[in-house]
Amino acid sequence: MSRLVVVAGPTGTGKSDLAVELALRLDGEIVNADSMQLYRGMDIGTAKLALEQRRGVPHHLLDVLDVTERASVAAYQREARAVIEQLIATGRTPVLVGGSGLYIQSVIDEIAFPGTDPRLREHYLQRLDEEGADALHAELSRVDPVAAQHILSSNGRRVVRALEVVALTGAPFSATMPVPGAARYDAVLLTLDVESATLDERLAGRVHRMMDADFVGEVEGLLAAGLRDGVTASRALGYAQLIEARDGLCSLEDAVGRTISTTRRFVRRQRSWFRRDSRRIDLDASRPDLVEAAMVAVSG
RNA sequence: GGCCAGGUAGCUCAGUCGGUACGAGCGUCCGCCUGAAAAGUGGAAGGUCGCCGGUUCGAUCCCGGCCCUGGCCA
Repeated sequence: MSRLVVVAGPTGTGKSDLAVELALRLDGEIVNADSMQLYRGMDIGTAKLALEQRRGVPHHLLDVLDVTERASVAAYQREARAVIEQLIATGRTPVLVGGSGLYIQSVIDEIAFPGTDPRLREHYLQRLDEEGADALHAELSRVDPVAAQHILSSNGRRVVRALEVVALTGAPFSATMPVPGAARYDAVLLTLDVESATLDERLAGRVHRMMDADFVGEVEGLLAAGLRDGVTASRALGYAQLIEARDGLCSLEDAVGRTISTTRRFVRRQRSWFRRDSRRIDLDASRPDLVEAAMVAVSG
């Protein structure tokens, strides 16, 4: 019976390469857990592995969305679990790899996402715009005091979702994440990381290399394909900044600089997300025997 | 060499009509996170206010000198 192998950690630590290597050794296949690599055409900016780098290992949930489509954890959870269960059923080892913490958690933990209703959502989003987050939060306090207590009044997005869920289901919204318990699929959670200063430096270099690889051209092409209408995709790191530069809101140089600093910020957030998960097995990505260490952890 | 502007938090800059710096943005650090999660959000730490001396009960703010930076003139 094969178990799920998860390769997580901040961006730029070499998760994708390690995952391919593990898949080769474990007779496995890759399941993407990166919210932005879901998008077709977002290759350079998301540092997606090129075909030859995948070394013949099948990759699932990669290039499955159009940039105009909206990504969602709930849909991801459904699809990822379906693929994983299918792989396990056929005796293959699923290797879940990516830096989107919530996506990974949605797969290995018991999180049930209540439904959504576009019209309700639109209604509250509009009110958020007109009345402000505080007003909506006050309303949430009346309908669901517990949720209101957990959600800060300044966090408009979460207030809107809570109100949507309450209106839709008539039940209170759980405003806290479930505590990680036993992982589904007997998952092993490997968390890669690299010493901060080194990773920061490496990421800056990576952004410059993306520019050399015609990242601007990629964005141009995606804009023609409707990137601007993509609520999720247009907010991706690097893409958002290059769009601003293109719109003349800042210089290209400025956009690159801000992409680098925002990426750094993102890495910090990723760390704080994975840090609290006590099931994780930390691996220093710079150790020479990384693959062997990972294999030991997986079979342990 | 002369004139002008400026030297305040790691960075860019506010501010104090002399009374223990209301500082801000960015950065840093630590958190939160249930259908946009590469998104969204909260908090904390950080300053001998260029240096030396003077005036004053008291100076980052006034006076003198010096150093540094930028600009203009020669």
